[in-house]
Amino acid sequence: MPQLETVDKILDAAELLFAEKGFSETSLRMITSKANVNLAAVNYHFGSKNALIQAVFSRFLGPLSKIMEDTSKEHGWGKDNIPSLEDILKLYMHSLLKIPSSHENGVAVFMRLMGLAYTQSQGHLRLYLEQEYAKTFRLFLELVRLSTPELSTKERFWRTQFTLGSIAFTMSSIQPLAEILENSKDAKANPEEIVDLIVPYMLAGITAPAMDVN
Amino acid sequence: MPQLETVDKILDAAELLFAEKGFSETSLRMITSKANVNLAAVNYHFGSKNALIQAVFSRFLGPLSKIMEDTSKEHGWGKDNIPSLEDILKLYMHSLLKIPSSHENGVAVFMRLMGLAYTQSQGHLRLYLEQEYAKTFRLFLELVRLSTPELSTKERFWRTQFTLGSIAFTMSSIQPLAEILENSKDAKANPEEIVDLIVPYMLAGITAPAMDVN
DNA sequence: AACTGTTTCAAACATACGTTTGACCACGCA
DNA sequence: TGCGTGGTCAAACGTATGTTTGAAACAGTT
Repeated sequence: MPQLETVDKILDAAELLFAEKGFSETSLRMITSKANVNLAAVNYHFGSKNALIQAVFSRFLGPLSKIMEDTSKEHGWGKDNIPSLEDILKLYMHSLLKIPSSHENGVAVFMRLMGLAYTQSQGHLRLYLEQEYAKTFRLFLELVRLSTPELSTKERFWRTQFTLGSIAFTMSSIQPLAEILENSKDAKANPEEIVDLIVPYMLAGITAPAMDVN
Repeated sequence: MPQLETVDKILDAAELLFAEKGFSETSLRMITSKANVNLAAVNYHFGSKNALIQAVFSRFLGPLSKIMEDTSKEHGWGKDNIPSLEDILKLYMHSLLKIPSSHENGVAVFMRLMGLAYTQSQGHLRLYLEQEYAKTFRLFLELVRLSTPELSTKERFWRTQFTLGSIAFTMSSIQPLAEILENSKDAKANPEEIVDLIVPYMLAGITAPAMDVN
Protein backbone atom coordinates (compact mmCIF):
# COMPACT_ATOMS: atom_id res chain seq x y z
CA MET A 1 0.00 0.00 0.00
CA PRO A 2 1.60 3.22 -1.12
CA GLN A 3 2.25 5.75 1.61
CA LEU A 4 0.01 8.73 1.00
CA GLU A 5 1.47 12.15 1.36
CA THR A 6 0.32 14.18 4.31
CA VAL A 7 -1.54 16.62 2.09
CA ASP A 8 -3.59 13.88 0.49
CA LYS A 9 -4.28 12.15 3.77
CA ILE A 10 -5.64 15.41 5.14
CA LEU A 11 -7.77 16.05 2.08
CA ASP A 12 -9.21 12.54 2.16
CA ALA A 13 -10.14 12.75 5.82
CA ALA A 14 -11.45 16.29 5.57
CA GLU A 15 -13.63 15.56 2.59
CA LEU A 16 -15.37 12.69 4.34
CA LEU A 17 -15.82 14.49 7.64
CA PHE A 18 -17.07 17.68 6.01
CA ALA A 19 -19.58 15.69 4.00
CA GLU A 20 -20.76 13.86 7.08
CA LYS A 21 -20.90 16.68 9.61
CA GLY A 22 -20.63 20.00 7.84
CA PHE A 23 -17.81 22.51 7.93
CA SER A 24 -18.30 24.25 11.24
CA GLU A 25 -19.10 21.00 12.96
CA THR A 26 -15.85 19.40 11.87
CA SER A 27 -12.79 20.43 13.85
CA LEU A 28 -9.21 20.29 12.68
CA ARG A 29 -8.53 17.83 15.47
CA MET A 30 -11.10 15.42 14.09
CA ILE A 31 -9.54 15.71 10.67
CA THR A 32 -5.93 15.31 11.71
CA SER A 33 -6.61 12.40 14.02
CA LYS A 34 -8.61 10.60 11.32
CA ALA A 35 -5.81 11.29 8.87
CA ASN A 36 -3.13 10.23 11.37
CA VAL A 37 -1.18 13.43 10.98
CA ASN A 38 -0.18 16.14 13.39
CA LEU A 39 -2.64 18.90 14.17
CA ALA A 40 -0.30 21.61 12.96
CA ALA A 41 -0.01 19.95 9.55
CA VAL A 42 -3.20 21.58 8.32
CA ASN A 43 -2.01 25.08 8.99
CA TYR A 44 1.43 24.26 7.70
CA HIS A 45 0.27 22.85 4.37
CA PHE A 46 -2.92 24.79 3.76
CA GLY A 47 -2.58 27.91 5.87
CA SER A 48 -5.98 27.85 7.53
CA LYS A 49 -9.11 25.81 7.91
CA ASN A 50 -10.93 27.92 5.33
CA ALA A 51 -8.14 27.31 2.85
CA LEU A 52 -8.46 23.58 3.51
CA ILE A 53 -12.16 23.72 2.77
CA GLN A 54 -11.43 25.43 -0.53
CA ALA A 55 -8.73 22.88 -1.34
CA VAL A 56 -11.21 20.06 -0.81
CA PHE A 57 -13.50 21.67 -3.38
CA SER A 58 -10.67 22.36 -5.80
CA ARG A 59 -9.72 18.71 -5.93
CA PHE A 60 -13.25 17.89 -7.10
CA LEU A 61 -14.10 20.92 -9.15
CA GLY A 62 -10.90 21.22 -11.11
CA PRO A 63 -11.39 17.95 -12.99
CA LEU A 64 -15.17 18.36 -13.17
CA SER A 65 -14.85 21.79 -14.68
CA LYS A 66 -12.50 20.43 -17.32
CA ILE A 67 -14.71 17.46 -18.11
CA MET A 68 -17.72 19.69 -18.59
CA GLU A 69 -15.97 22.19 -20.80
CA ASP A 70 -14.36 19.45 -22.87
CA THR A 71 -17.74 17.84 -23.35
CA SER A 72 -19.20 21.03 -24.73
CA LYS A 73 -16.25 21.51 -27.04
CA GLU A 74 -16.27 17.94 -28.31
CA HIS A 75 -19.86 18.33 -29.42
CA GLY A 76 -19.19 21.77 -30.80
CA TRP A 77 -22.06 23.16 -28.79
CA GLY A 78 -22.77 26.85 -29.11
CA LYS A 79 -24.92 29.44 -30.84
CA ASP A 80 -24.57 27.70 -34.18
CA ASN A 81 -25.04 24.19 -32.87
CA ILE A 82 -27.73 24.24 -30.25
CA PRO A 83 -28.12 20.97 -28.38
CA SER A 84 -31.40 19.66 -27.05
CA LEU A 85 -32.09 20.24 -23.38
CA GLU A 86 -32.15 16.50 -22.87
CA ASP A 87 -28.65 16.15 -24.27
CA ILE A 88 -27.38 18.96 -22.09
CA LEU A 89 -28.82 17.50 -18.92
CA LYS A 90 -27.71 13.98 -19.75
CA LEU A 91 -24.17 14.94 -20.55
CA TYR A 92 -23.70 17.32 -17.67
CA MET A 93 -25.19 14.93 -15.17
CA HIS A 94 -23.11 12.08 -16.47
CA SER A 95 -19.94 14.08 -16.20
CA LEU A 96 -20.61 14.11 -12.47
CA LEU A 97 -20.05 10.37 -12.53
CA LYS A 98 -16.66 10.79 -14.13
CA ILE A 99 -15.11 12.75 -11.31
CA PRO A 100 -12.06 10.87 -10.09
CA SER A 101 -12.08 10.04 -6.41
CA SER A 102 -9.88 8.13 -4.03
CA HIS A 103 -12.78 6.10 -2.67
CA GLU A 104 -16.14 4.78 -3.72
CA ASN A 105 -19.11 7.06 -3.08
CA GLY A 106 -16.96 9.85 -4.37
CA VAL A 107 -19.86 11.30 -6.32
CA ALA A 108 -22.22 11.22 -3.38
CA VAL A 109 -19.63 12.87 -1.17
CA PHE A 110 -18.98 15.52 -3.75
CA MET A 111 -22.65 16.31 -4.26
CA ARG A 112 -23.24 16.48 -0.56
CA LEU A 113 -20.38 18.94 -0.27
CA MET A 114 -21.83 21.07 -3.04
CA GLY A 115 -25.16 21.09 -1.27
CA LEU A 116 -23.50 22.15 1.94
CA ALA A 117 -21.57 24.84 0.12
CA TYR A 118 -24.78 26.54 -0.87
CA THR A 119 -26.78 25.90 2.23
CA GLN A 120 -24.23 26.70 4.87
CA SER A 121 -23.45 30.30 4.29
CA GLN A 122 -19.69 30.10 4.37
CA GLY A 123 -18.98 33.48 2.86
CA HIS A 124 -15.42 32.70 1.89
CA LEU A 125 -16.47 29.49 0.14
CA ARG A 126 -19.18 31.12 -1.89
CA LEU A 127 -16.80 33.82 -3.00
CA TYR A 128 -14.17 31.28 -3.92
CA LEU A 129 -16.57 29.10 -5.91
CA GLU A 130 -17.93 32.08 -7.78
CA GLN A 131 -14.53 33.35 -8.78
CA GLU A 132 -13.12 29.99 -9.79
CA TYR A 133 -15.99 28.23 -11.45
CA ALA A 134 -18.39 30.89 -12.64
CA LYS A 135 -17.18 30.33 -16.18
CA THR A 136 -18.25 26.68 -16.28
CA PHE A 137 -21.55 27.46 -14.66
CA ARG A 138 -22.32 30.28 -17.07
CA LEU A 139 -21.64 28.00 -20.02
CA PHE A 140 -24.24 25.57 -18.71
CA LEU A 141 -26.77 28.34 -18.19
CA GLU A 142 -26.15 29.70 -21.68
CA LEU A 143 -26.73 26.30 -23.23
CA VAL A 144 -29.95 25.92 -21.28
CA ARG A 145 -31.02 29.33 -22.51
CA LEU A 146 -30.35 28.50 -26.11
CA SER A 147 -32.18 25.21 -25.91
CA THR A 148 -35.33 26.61 -24.29
CA PRO A 149 -36.32 29.63 -26.39
CA GLU A 150 -39.98 29.09 -25.56
CA LEU A 151 -39.52 29.99 -21.88
CA SER A 152 -39.74 33.48 -20.52
CA THR A 153 -36.61 34.70 -18.80
CA LYS A 154 -38.30 34.53 -15.46
CA GLU A 155 -39.61 31.03 -15.93
CA ARG A 156 -36.24 29.82 -17.14
CA PHE A 157 -34.47 31.46 -14.25
CA TRP A 158 -36.64 29.91 -11.60
CA ARG A 159 -36.89 26.51 -13.20
CA THR A 160 -33.12 26.41 -13.35
CA GLN A 161 -33.13 27.23 -9.66
CA PHE A 162 -35.54 24.40 -8.94
CA THR A 163 -33.38 22.05 -10.96
CA LEU A 164 -30.21 22.96 -9.15
CA GLY A 165 -32.13 22.52 -5.93
CA SER A 166 -33.21 19.04 -6.85
CA ILE A 167 -29.67 18.00 -7.55
CA ALA A 168 -27.97 19.63 -4.61
CA PHE A 169 -30.57 18.69 -2.05
CA THR A 170 -31.13 15.15 -3.20
CA MET A 171 -27.52 14.23 -3.27
CA SER A 172 -26.81 16.10 -0.08
CA SER A 173 -29.44 14.34 1.97
CA ILE A 174 -29.53 10.80 0.74
CA GLN A 175 -28.87 9.17 4.08
CA PRO A 176 -30.98 11.35 6.37
CA LEU A 177 -34.11 11.30 4.25
CA ALA A 178 -33.78 7.60 3.70
CA GLU A 179 -33.95 7.18 7.45
CA ILE A 180 -37.03 9.33 7.79
CA LEU A 181 -38.97 7.41 5.21
CA GLU A 182 -37.87 4.06 6.60
CA ASN A 183 -37.98 2.95 3.03
CA SER A 184 -34.55 1.54 2.71
CA LYS A 185 -35.47 -0.85 -0.06
CA ASP A 186 -36.45 1.84 -2.53
CA ALA A 187 -34.11 4.45 -1.18
CA LYS A 188 -31.02 2.45 -1.97
CA ALA A 189 -29.69 3.61 -5.28
CA ASN A 190 -26.24 4.29 -6.58
CA PRO A 191 -25.26 7.56 -8.24
CA GLU A 192 -25.71 6.12 -11.72
CA GLU A 193 -29.30 5.19 -10.97
CA ILE A 194 -30.06 8.53 -9.38
CA VAL A 195 -28.72 10.36 -12.40
CA ASP A 196 -30.87 8.25 -14.70
CA LEU A 197 -33.87 8.98 -12.49
CA ILE A 198 -33.33 12.69 -12.15
CA VAL A 199 -32.75 13.59 -15.79
CA PRO A 200 -36.34 12.95 -16.95
CA TYR A 201 -37.62 14.72 -13.85
CA MET A 202 -35.61 17.83 -14.59
CA LEU A 203 -36.35 17.68 -18.30
CA ALA A 204 -40.07 17.54 -17.73
CA GLY A 205 -39.94 20.22 -15.05
CA ILE A 206 -38.01 22.73 -17.10
CA THR A 207 -40.16 22.25 -20.18
CA ALA A 208 -43.46 22.11 -18.34
CA PRO A 209 -46.34 24.29 -19.56
CA ALA A 210 -46.99 27.32 -17.40
CA MET A 211 -49.71 26.93 -14.82
CA ASP A 212 -53.21 28.14 -15.51
CA VAL A 213 -53.73 30.85 -12.94
CA ASN A 214 -56.27 29.54 -10.48
CA MET B 1 -45.49 49.77 20.36
CA PRO B 2 -46.23 46.83 22.57
CA GLN B 3 -43.31 45.56 24.62
CA LEU B 4 -42.50 42.06 23.48
CA GLU B 5 -41.84 39.43 26.05
CA THR B 6 -38.30 38.19 26.37
CA VAL B 7 -39.20 34.79 24.99
CA ASP B 8 -40.61 36.25 21.81
CA LYS B 9 -37.77 38.68 21.37
CA ILE B 10 -35.33 35.79 21.57
CA LEU B 11 -37.32 33.69 19.11
CA ASP B 12 -37.57 36.56 16.64
CA ALA B 13 -33.86 37.29 16.74
CA ALA B 14 -32.85 33.63 16.68
CA GLU B 15 -35.04 32.80 13.74
CA LEU B 16 -33.53 35.53 11.59
CA LEU B 17 -29.95 34.82 12.59
CA PHE B 18 -30.30 31.08 12.15
CA ALA B 19 -31.77 31.60 8.70
CA GLU B 20 -28.99 33.97 7.76
CA LYS B 21 -25.97 32.17 9.19
CA GLY B 22 -26.90 28.63 10.13
CA PHE B 23 -27.17 27.09 13.57
CA SER B 24 -23.57 26.43 14.50
CA GLU B 25 -22.48 29.75 13.08
CA THR B 26 -24.93 31.68 15.24
CA SER B 27 -23.88 32.14 18.86
CA LEU B 28 -26.15 32.80 21.78
CA ARG B 29 -24.36 36.08 22.25
CA MET B 30 -25.35 37.22 18.76
CA ILE B 31 -28.93 36.27 19.45
CA THR B 32 -29.21 37.90 22.85
CA SER B 33 -27.53 41.09 21.77
CA LYS B 34 -29.77 41.38 18.72
CA ALA B 35 -32.79 40.70 20.92
CA ASN B 36 -31.58 43.13 23.58
CA VAL B 37 -31.84 40.60 26.35
CA ASN B 38 -29.34 39.15 28.75
CA LEU B 39 -27.20 36.23 27.65
CA ALA B 40 -28.48 34.00 30.41
CA ALA B 41 -32.07 34.49 29.31
CA VAL B 42 -31.79 31.80 26.65
CA ASN B 43 -30.76 29.11 29.08
CA TYR B 44 -33.26 30.35 31.62
CA HIS B 45 -36.27 30.29 29.29
CA PHE B 46 -35.36 27.49 26.90
CA GLY B 47 -32.82 25.40 28.78
CA SER B 48 -30.22 25.11 26.05
CA LYS B 49 -29.28 26.29 22.60
CA ASN B 50 -30.57 23.08 21.06
CA ALA B 51 -33.90 23.55 22.78
CA LEU B 52 -34.04 27.08 21.39
CA ILE B 53 -33.49 25.78 17.88
CA GLN B 54 -36.36 23.36 18.34
CA ALA B 55 -38.56 26.11 19.73
CA VAL B 56 -37.92 28.21 16.63
CA PHE B 57 -39.16 25.34 14.49
CA SER B 58 -42.14 24.66 16.71
CA ARG B 59 -43.40 28.18 16.28
CA PHE B 60 -43.51 27.65 12.51
CA LEU B 61 -44.40 24.01 12.28
CA GLY B 62 -47.19 23.90 14.82
CA PRO B 63 -49.50 26.16 12.82
CA LEU B 64 -48.34 24.78 9.46
CA SER B 65 -49.01 21.24 10.54
CA LYS B 66 -52.50 22.20 11.59
CA ILE B 67 -53.22 24.09 8.39
CA MET B 68 -52.12 21.17 6.27
CA GLU B 69 -54.13 18.60 8.17
CA ASP B 70 -57.20 20.81 8.22
CA THR B 71 -56.90 21.28 4.47
CA SER B 72 -56.90 17.55 3.87
CA LYS B 73 -59.86 17.08 6.17
CA GLU B 74 -61.89 19.90 4.64
CA HIS B 75 -61.61 18.28 1.26
CA GLY B 76 -62.26 14.86 2.69
CA TRP B 77 -59.15 13.55 1.02
CA GLY B 78 -58.28 9.90 1.52
CA LYS B 79 -58.52 6.43 0.01
CA ASP B 80 -62.10 7.00 -1.07
CA ASN B 81 -61.61 10.51 -2.35
CA ILE B 82 -58.33 10.68 -4.16
CA PRO B 83 -57.29 14.20 -5.15
CA SER B 84 -55.31 15.01 -8.26
CA LEU B 85 -51.60 15.54 -7.82
CA GLU B 86 -52.05 19.10 -9.01
CA ASP B 87 -54.56 19.80 -6.25
CA ILE B 88 -52.30 18.27 -3.63
CA LEU B 89 -49.30 20.32 -4.68
CA LYS B 90 -51.29 23.51 -5.04
CA LEU B 91 -52.94 23.27 -1.67
CA TYR B 92 -49.88 22.15 0.25
CA MET B 93 -47.71 24.81 -1.32
CA HIS B 94 -50.27 27.47 -0.66
CA SER B 95 -50.55 26.52 2.96
CA LEU B 96 -46.93 27.54 3.25
CA LEU B 97 -48.07 31.06 2.49
CA LYS B 98 -50.51 30.99 5.36
CA ILE B 99 -47.94 30.51 8.09
CA PRO B 100 -48.25 33.38 10.53
CA SER B 101 -45.07 35.32 11.10
CA SER B 102 -44.03 38.40 13.02
CA HIS B 103 -42.32 39.96 10.02
CA GLU B 104 -42.48 39.97 6.27
CA ASN B 105 -40.43 37.33 4.47
CA GLY B 106 -41.66 34.89 7.07
CA VAL B 107 -42.15 32.21 4.45
CA ALA B 108 -38.71 32.65 2.99
CA VAL B 109 -37.16 32.52 6.44
CA PHE B 110 -39.12 29.43 7.31
CA MET B 111 -38.19 27.63 4.11
CA ARG B 112 -34.56 28.51 4.55
CA LEU B 113 -34.69 27.07 8.04
CA MET B 114 -36.24 23.87 6.76
CA GLY B 115 -33.51 23.60 4.16
CA LEU B 116 -30.89 24.07 6.84
CA ALA B 117 -32.56 21.52 9.05
CA TYR B 118 -32.01 18.83 6.47
CA THR B 119 -28.65 19.93 5.20
CA GLN B 120 -26.87 20.69 8.43
CA SER B 121 -26.73 17.42 10.21
CA GLN B 122 -28.03 18.57 13.55
CA GLY B 123 -28.87 15.18 14.95
CA HIS B 124 -31.11 16.49 17.70
CA LEU B 125 -33.12 18.57 15.25
CA ARG B 126 -33.70 15.75 12.85
CA LEU B 127 -34.88 13.54 15.66
CA TYR B 128 -37.18 16.22 16.96
CA LEU B 129 -38.72 16.97 13.56
CA GLU B 130 -39.30 13.30 12.88
CA GLN B 131 -41.04 12.71 16.17
CA GLU B 132 -43.20 15.79 16.04
CA TYR B 133 -44.15 16.14 12.42
CA ALA B 134 -43.80 12.71 10.85
CA LYS B 135 -47.57 12.38 10.89
CA THR B 136 -48.16 15.41 8.68
CA PHE B 137 -45.39 14.43 6.32
CA ARG B 138 -46.65 10.88 5.95
CA LEU B 139 -50.11 12.13 5.10
CA PHE B 140 -48.64 14.15 2.25
CA LEU B 141 -46.66 11.18 0.99
CA GLU B 142 -49.71 8.93 1.16
CA LEU B 143 -51.76 11.37 -0.88
CA VAL B 144 -49.00 11.58 -3.47
CA ARG B 145 -48.92 7.80 -3.59
CA LEU B 146 -52.65 7.52 -4.14
CA SER B 147 -52.65 10.14 -6.86
CA THR B 148 -49.77 8.65 -8.86
CA PRO B 149 -50.60 4.95 -9.26
CA GLU B 150 -48.76 4.82 -12.57
CA LEU B 151 -45.36 5.35 -10.96
CA SER B 152 -43.17 2.58 -9.65
CA THR B 153 -42.36 2.81 -5.97
CA LYS B 154 -38.78 3.67 -6.73
CA GLU B 155 -39.65 6.37 -9.23
CA ARG B 156 -42.18 7.89 -6.86
CA PHE B 157 -39.73 7.82 -3.98
CA TRP B 158 -36.98 9.59 -5.84
CA ARG B 159 -39.20 12.08 -7.60
CA THR B 160 -40.59 13.03 -4.25
CA GLN B 161 -37.04 13.55 -3.08
CA PHE B 162 -36.29 15.77 -6.04
CA THR B 163 -39.43 17.75 -5.35
CA LEU B 164 -38.58 18.31 -1.71
CA GLY B 165 -35.16 19.38 -2.86
CA SER B 166 -36.55 21.95 -5.23
CA ILE B 167 -38.58 23.51 -2.49
CA ALA B 168 -36.08 23.44 0.31
CA PHE B 169 -33.10 24.47 -1.74
CA THR B 170 -34.79 27.16 -3.78
CA MET B 171 -36.26 28.92 -0.83
CA SER B 172 -33.15 28.46 1.21
CA SER B 173 -30.78 30.02 -1.27
CA ILE B 174 -32.65 32.81 -2.91
CA GLN B 175 -30.13 35.52 -2.10
CA PRO B 176 -26.87 33.70 -2.77
CA LEU B 177 -27.83 32.27 -6.13
CA ALA B 178 -29.37 35.51 -7.21
CA GLU B 179 -26.00 37.12 -6.64
CA ILE B 180 -24.20 34.51 -8.68
CA LEU B 181 -26.47 34.94 -11.62
CA GLU B 182 -26.36 38.71 -11.43
CA ASN B 183 -29.85 38.53 -12.72
CA SER B 184 -31.57 40.53 -10.06
CA LYS B 185 -34.38 41.64 -12.32
CA ASP B 186 -35.72 38.17 -12.90
CA ALA B 187 -34.61 36.80 -9.58
CA LYS B 188 -36.82 39.14 -7.65
CA ALA B 189 -39.99 37.31 -6.82
CA ASN B 190 -42.14 37.10 -3.75
CA PRO B 191 -43.17 33.81 -2.18
CA GLU B 192 -46.55 33.85 -3.90
CA GLU B 193 -44.94 34.08 -7.30
CA ILE B 194 -42.41 31.38 -6.52
CA VAL B 195 -45.15 29.03 -5.40
CA ASP B 196 -47.05 29.65 -8.62
CA LEU B 197 -43.89 29.00 -10.58
CA ILE B 198 -42.84 25.87 -8.75
CA VAL B 199 -46.13 23.97 -8.81
CA PRO B 200 -46.13 23.28 -12.57
CA TYR B 201 -42.46 22.40 -12.39
CA MET B 202 -43.04 19.82 -9.69
CA LEU B 203 -46.18 18.52 -11.32
CA ALA B 204 -44.46 17.93 -14.63
CA GLY B 205 -41.42 16.42 -12.96
CA ILE B 206 -43.30 13.92 -10.85
CA THR B 207 -45.51 12.79 -13.70
CA ALA B 208 -42.77 12.73 -16.31
CA PRO B 209 -42.37 9.64 -18.49
CA ALA B 210 -39.44 7.46 -17.55
CA MET B 211 -36.29 8.01 -19.54
CA ASP B 212 -35.45 5.81 -22.47
CA VAL B 213 -32.23 4.16 -21.42
CA ASN B 214 -29.51 5.53 -23.60
C1' DA C 1 30.26 14.35 7.92
C1' DA C 2 28.43 18.76 7.87
C1' DC C 3 25.10 21.83 6.10
C1' DT C 4 20.42 23.32 4.35
C1' DG C 5 15.76 23.48 3.53
C1' DT C 6 11.51 21.04 4.46
C1' DT C 7 8.39 18.60 7.27
C1' DT C 8 6.73 16.81 11.73
C1' DC C 9 5.67 17.13 16.49
C1' DA C 10 4.15 18.28 21.37
C1' DA C 11 2.98 22.08 23.65
C1' DA C 12 1.13 26.33 24.36
C1' DC C 13 -1.73 30.47 23.09
C1' DA C 14 -5.61 33.36 22.67
C1' DT C 15 -10.25 33.41 21.89
C1' DA C 16 -15.06 32.14 21.57
C1' DC C 17 -18.40 29.25 22.97
C1' DG C 18 -22.56 27.23 25.92
C1' DT C 19 -23.69 27.06 30.46
C1' DT C 20 -23.94 28.11 35.49
C1' DT C 21 -23.90 30.95 39.45
C1' DG C 22 -25.44 34.07 42.94
C1' DA C 23 -26.72 38.61 43.70
C1' DC C 24 -30.27 41.77 42.52
C1' DC C 25 -34.75 43.62 41.04
C1' DA C 26 -39.84 43.98 40.52
C1' DC C 27 -44.13 42.90 41.49
C1' DG C 28 -48.29 40.67 43.85
C1' DC C 29 -50.21 39.17 48.01
C1' DA C 30 -50.65 38.81 52.90
C1' DT D 1 -44.55 46.75 55.32
C1' DG D 2 -42.62 42.36 54.71
C1' DC D 3 -42.03 38.35 52.07
C1' DG D 4 -41.70 35.22 48.25
C1' DT D 5 -41.49 34.18 43.55
C1' DG D 6 -40.19 34.72 38.74
C1' DG D 7 -37.23 37.26 36.00
C1' DT D 8 -32.90 39.80 35.00
C1' DC D 9 -28.12 40.73 35.19
C1' DA D 10 -22.84 40.80 35.29
C1' DA D 11 -19.55 37.74 36.03
C1' DA D 12 -17.35 33.60 35.97
C1' DC D 13 -16.61 28.58 34.64
C1' DG D 14 -14.98 24.86 31.92
C1' DT D 15 -14.18 23.42 27.49
C1' DA D 16 -13.22 23.32 22.57
C1' DT D 17 -11.63 25.71 18.86
C1' DG D 18 -8.09 27.63 15.15
C1' DT D 19 -3.59 29.05 15.17
C1' DT D 20 1.34 29.71 16.46
C1' DT D 21 5.72 28.39 18.32
C1' DG D 22 10.23 26.41 18.62
C1' DA D 23 12.52 22.36 18.85
C1' DA D 24 13.26 17.89 16.73
C1' DA D 25 13.49 14.74 12.74
C1' DC D 26 14.21 14.05 8.07
C1' DA D 27 16.06 14.17 3.24
C1' DG D 28 19.09 15.62 -0.13
C1' DT D 29 23.62 17.88 -1.45
C1' DT D 30 28.18 18.96 -1.22
